[in-house]
Amino acid sequence: MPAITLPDGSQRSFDAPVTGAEVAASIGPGLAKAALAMKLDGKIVDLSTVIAEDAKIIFITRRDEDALEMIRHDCAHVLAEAVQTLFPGTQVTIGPSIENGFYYDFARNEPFTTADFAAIEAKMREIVQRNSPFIRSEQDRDAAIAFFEAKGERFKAELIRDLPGTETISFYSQGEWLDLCRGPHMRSTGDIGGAFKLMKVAGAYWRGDHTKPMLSRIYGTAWRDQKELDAYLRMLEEAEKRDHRRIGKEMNLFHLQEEATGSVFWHPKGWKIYRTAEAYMRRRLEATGYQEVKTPQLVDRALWEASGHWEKYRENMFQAIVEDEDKTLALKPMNCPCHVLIFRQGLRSYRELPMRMAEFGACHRYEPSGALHGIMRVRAFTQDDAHIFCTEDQIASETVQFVALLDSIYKDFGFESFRVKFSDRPEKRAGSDDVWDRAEGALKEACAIAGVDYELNPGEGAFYGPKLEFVLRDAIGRDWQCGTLQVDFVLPERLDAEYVGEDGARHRPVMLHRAILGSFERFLGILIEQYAGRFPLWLAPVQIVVAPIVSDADGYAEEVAAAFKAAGLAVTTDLANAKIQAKIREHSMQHVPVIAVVGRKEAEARTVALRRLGVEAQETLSLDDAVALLAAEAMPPDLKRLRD
RNA sequence: GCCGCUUUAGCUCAGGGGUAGAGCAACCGAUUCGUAAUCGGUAGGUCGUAGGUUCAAUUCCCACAAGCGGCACCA
Repeated sequence: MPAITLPDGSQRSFDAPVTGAEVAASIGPGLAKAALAMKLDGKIVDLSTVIAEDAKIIFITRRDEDALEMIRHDCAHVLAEAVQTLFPGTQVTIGPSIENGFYYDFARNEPFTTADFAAIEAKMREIVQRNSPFIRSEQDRDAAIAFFEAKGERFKAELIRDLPGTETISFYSQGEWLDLCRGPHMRSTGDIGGAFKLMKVAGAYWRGDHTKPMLSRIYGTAWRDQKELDAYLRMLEEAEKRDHRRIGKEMNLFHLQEEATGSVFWHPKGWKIYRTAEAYMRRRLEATGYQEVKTPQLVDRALWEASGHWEKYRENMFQAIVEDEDKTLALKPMNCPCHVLIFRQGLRSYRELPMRMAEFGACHRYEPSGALHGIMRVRAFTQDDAHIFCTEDQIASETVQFVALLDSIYKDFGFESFRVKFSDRPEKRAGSDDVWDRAEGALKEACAIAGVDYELNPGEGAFYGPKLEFVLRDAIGRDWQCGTLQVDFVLPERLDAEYVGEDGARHRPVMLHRAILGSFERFLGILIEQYAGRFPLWLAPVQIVVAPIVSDADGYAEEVAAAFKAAGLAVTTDLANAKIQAKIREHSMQHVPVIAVVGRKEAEARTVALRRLGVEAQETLSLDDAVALLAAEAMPPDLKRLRD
């Protein structure tokens, strides 16, 4: 006889097994109406689930966050029914809820287009209106397979065939329509409400496998009410305005063009930001005991063969053939083998370890055309790369130091938080299991010491070793790996790096591959989006515009600009024959952090009126004070710390 | 690479089988003005590239390229 404990601690006993719906009804009609599903001992289940034993339950209503996932999953089912009703012959596959919405993958010769959305969405609303209860049923495995095969649903049949034998095969129906589904679902299609919208179509491989057929995927978004949906759509619009490709064009930072697909043409202002970031990184690395090097772009394939890259990544490498020479050179896709070559010059001593070798290394990779994305994913990029040659014992302390450096640098660039993923051994890999055990163990231990919380990313390590990935998110909600730390026992072996130990014998060093920004291109892309183009003063490509109100003040404006320039500030003048309002608007839209306005009064008094981006209030200072103030403010964060 | 969509002036976009249009920007002129658009004028395009259909293609068809959205990939 089940005794049911509610969230407030109260208990209710029943003489016989009851459904969640019955429990809710026994508590009150309000709850009976509001409850969509329940958490039974922590697991979300249908309200129709029969409770036979003592349990803790929490009812889920529209107000709960958990309701979102159910609304989205239910929406996917409704989408599938709508599509099969409107487009007979379309096969269903899978349709999960995802962040912000849901999708459903369909198999159909003719892929869907957004032109189909109006009809599909209308049909979906009809199904929601119909308010059909979701009814769960279970079936015998073979019967289920036969059922779907008879309907011509070969993808569903395949899914069932691949389910573990122990798994119950459950179905959910809504009206006449039925789908294989683990559940749970809400009570009926009406519980979905109206706050959903179809968003986009896309191709997607069956089971995420590029050797399998391409399905037609429809994405939708769904929320608890119209207000949430509207807020989400507004957020997407705002995100679009921050897109680095758009801001890059608006602020004239860079461009991309067909003649050099996947390579960035940096314009003066974009390059200024790049150089500021690079100079900052160089100071941080030098202060942390790194030595900077520079290695060749073109390297003989023999080196890539020795390192193992030729075998695994040849199709992704740009090759340079010179007619007169019987040699194949490749543009380096990474810097590590070259760094090993520097390490191998001369006999190394254990006293030199850890050796931290840094390079702003320009690399080229022939990325698949579909992977290119603005300046975030390109074919030519520069890594803030470094390799730390160390002993196995030093992995932990080097990792701890690295994480501290990365954390400090991300904060200086305005990123307060980031995600860390731990990627362990992939299926295709070099090195023995024993070596992998040690490498993964050392990295895990280092994370524990450094206090790094990570999520496990199984099987996603590099072929030569496990890695930590430091992930930042762009304006559109896409995650990008920026920083990385990879433990490598393999490459030193392959390229025969060694040092003389305390014992006088030769030993293999361990290599830690590490980057903080990852690639400058990607990082600057994310930085543009992070600030929506409104860079802090130290990073802004144009820090100050001096704008005279009348042409009588032009001479003084030039003088003011010269004074700022002498203090190392990036300043321009705007002597255009335009009203001050127009100048303010123009430079505000260009996200210039400070506009120094000078009119007759200022010229007379030798002052400037400073107007900060987006702030109407102005402060009038003497020219000398203004220069001192802004010069101090524009100091990069690391130098500021040194000064203070 | 795969599926779909897109490509027209520097930018944002409209148009459409009879060789193109707007706004902003640019240039010229007037205006000298106190904190997010002063007014007027001028100029600007092989309609992504290459084929095909047609009396005629920027428009229709095919191929390719690049971009966009996903998927796959990401040393």
